[in-house]
Amino acid sequence: MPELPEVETVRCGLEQNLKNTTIKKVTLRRKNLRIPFPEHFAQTLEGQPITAITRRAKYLLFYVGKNDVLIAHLGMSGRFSVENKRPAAFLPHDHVVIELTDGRVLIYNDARRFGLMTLAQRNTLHEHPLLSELGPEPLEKDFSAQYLKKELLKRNSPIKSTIMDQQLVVGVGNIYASEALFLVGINPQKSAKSVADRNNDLVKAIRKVLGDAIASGGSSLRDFVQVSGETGYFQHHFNVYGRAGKPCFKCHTPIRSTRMSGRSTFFCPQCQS
DNA sequence: CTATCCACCTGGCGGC
DNA sequence: TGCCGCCAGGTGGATA
Repeated sequence: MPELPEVETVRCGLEQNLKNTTIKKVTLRRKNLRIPFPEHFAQTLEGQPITAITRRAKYLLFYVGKNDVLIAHLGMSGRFSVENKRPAAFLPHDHVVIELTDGRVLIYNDARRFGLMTLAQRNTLHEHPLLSELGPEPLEKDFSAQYLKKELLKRNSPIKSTIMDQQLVVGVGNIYASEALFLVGINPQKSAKSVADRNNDLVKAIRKVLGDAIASGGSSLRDFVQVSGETGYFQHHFNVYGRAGKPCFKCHTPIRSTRMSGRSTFFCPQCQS
């Protein structure tokens, strides 16, 4: 489900709903997601206030009390919802139930269980193995044209997989990779080093596609919903993703789809060379 | 080291 | 209607 814009949209909804609430009771309805829950997961969180909810890459970070951080990842199918009271019955795949002292309930549902939740300490958060190897945030200054050029020159892999590499830059997934490359007019199969001189345009395109998607509340394919239950709108702005055989909006050439390292990839054979 | 493949899961959809 | 194969927004470990 979620690339950076969807995770940011969820973060925003969680922040509005949960900031300065206190956790009363945590129920794990199974023992693991993609990885096991830490042993004292519930016990650590219970009784503590949620003071902030931030995001690093596609990870949500719930700051809890003075020292603890709940790290959550939505994987492909994870969703958070906030209910006004404990539901009479749970849905299939409601794996984590977090009851708040004000009576509301935060539920994490994840059919495929590619998501995860774990705990970290605030003062060593960025040293946590899940976070320590991540590249720069695409919307921040350290993702610069100069940085990108230097990294692209080191790599022989196709540019599409390169911009999806979370060590190079975080947050770009399969949809926005295709969309960003359409904006710059680069064929996804070209090697990273061969397009290193397009660094400036690439930075701009990645920022634009992610920024515009955040402004639209993310993209809703299949099952992405915001915490409020609303869907995002950015799927209506896709230029290439999911449009195989349909005319390019710029030149009317049919959009082509292919598979690159197991992922569906879309591009305009005319506009992207 | 780098680059590619595949497994991890479930559900939804189209085709027969 | 029912079954089957294929597909899905991510990640990391295995393999060459």
